[in-house]
Amino acid sequence: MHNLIRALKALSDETRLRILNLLLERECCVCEVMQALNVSQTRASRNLGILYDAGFLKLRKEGLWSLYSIDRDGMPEYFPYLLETVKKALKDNRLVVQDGERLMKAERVGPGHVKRLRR
Amino acid sequence: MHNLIRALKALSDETRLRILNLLLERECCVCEVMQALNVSQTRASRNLGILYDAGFLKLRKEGLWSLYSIDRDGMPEYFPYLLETVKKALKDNRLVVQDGERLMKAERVGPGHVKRLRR
DNA sequence: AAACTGTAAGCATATATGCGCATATAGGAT
DNA sequence: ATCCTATATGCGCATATATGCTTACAGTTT
Repeated sequence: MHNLIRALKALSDETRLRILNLLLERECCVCEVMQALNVSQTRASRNLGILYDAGFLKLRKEGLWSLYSIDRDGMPEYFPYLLETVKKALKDNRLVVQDGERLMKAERVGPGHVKRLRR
Repeated sequence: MHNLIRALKALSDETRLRILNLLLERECCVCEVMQALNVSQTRASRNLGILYDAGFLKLRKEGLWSLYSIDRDGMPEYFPYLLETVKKALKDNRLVVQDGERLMKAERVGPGHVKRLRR
């Protein structure tokens, strides 16, 4: 019961739903998520962590990068149903579509570089 | 998006998951819910209201009673998937099973009567 | 070694949530 | 009309949540 509640809570947030929709496309590092959603590094990292703790994601380290992706194998039996529902419900959502477009342009560089680009 | 989030938030609570499992069995009035879950009248009413606002329930008045039930027809297309997932995930949950047993013994009487029974 | 870079975590703060108490409301019974 | 009874709601409190700022940490590069 508590695991289910934690999972549902993790899904009950706009930022995290948007992140999840990115990861349903492909594995992402924190810096790609922050660029795609156009949010702060703290916010991207924190919410990825929450989805991870809830059991939706797995983490792979590659050099400096933390690469998050959907943990298809490790997640409880009923999680895929939740993901499928979220995916269907947000298929045509404006924000989610925009995020996808920005993800395509995102580079695998973090806050330092982003800051520099903005000057 | 916001409707989905409200629905997921509504499901992210133990009390409300327990209520939902009752209503998946049958229509209930507030006083039956409070007896089945053994919670206060305020708590039962409030949480029924939250599930109602989220779009899961419909309400039928009969005399003094407010009879809540799953709104199969009125709910968005993807809600049944959520309900099915919740149902499966909690099928064997201890609390949920107990609630079901207490529901069978519950009478359609409210806080006044319950107080009297406890003396 | 020192400087740099991507990520995580501590702290502070604003907002949201869950609940009990008390009260309001509205239908029913006398 | 008056008194019950079932439900809903305003208020206050304690706790939880989300986020930004800053700093810590762990690799990378030079």
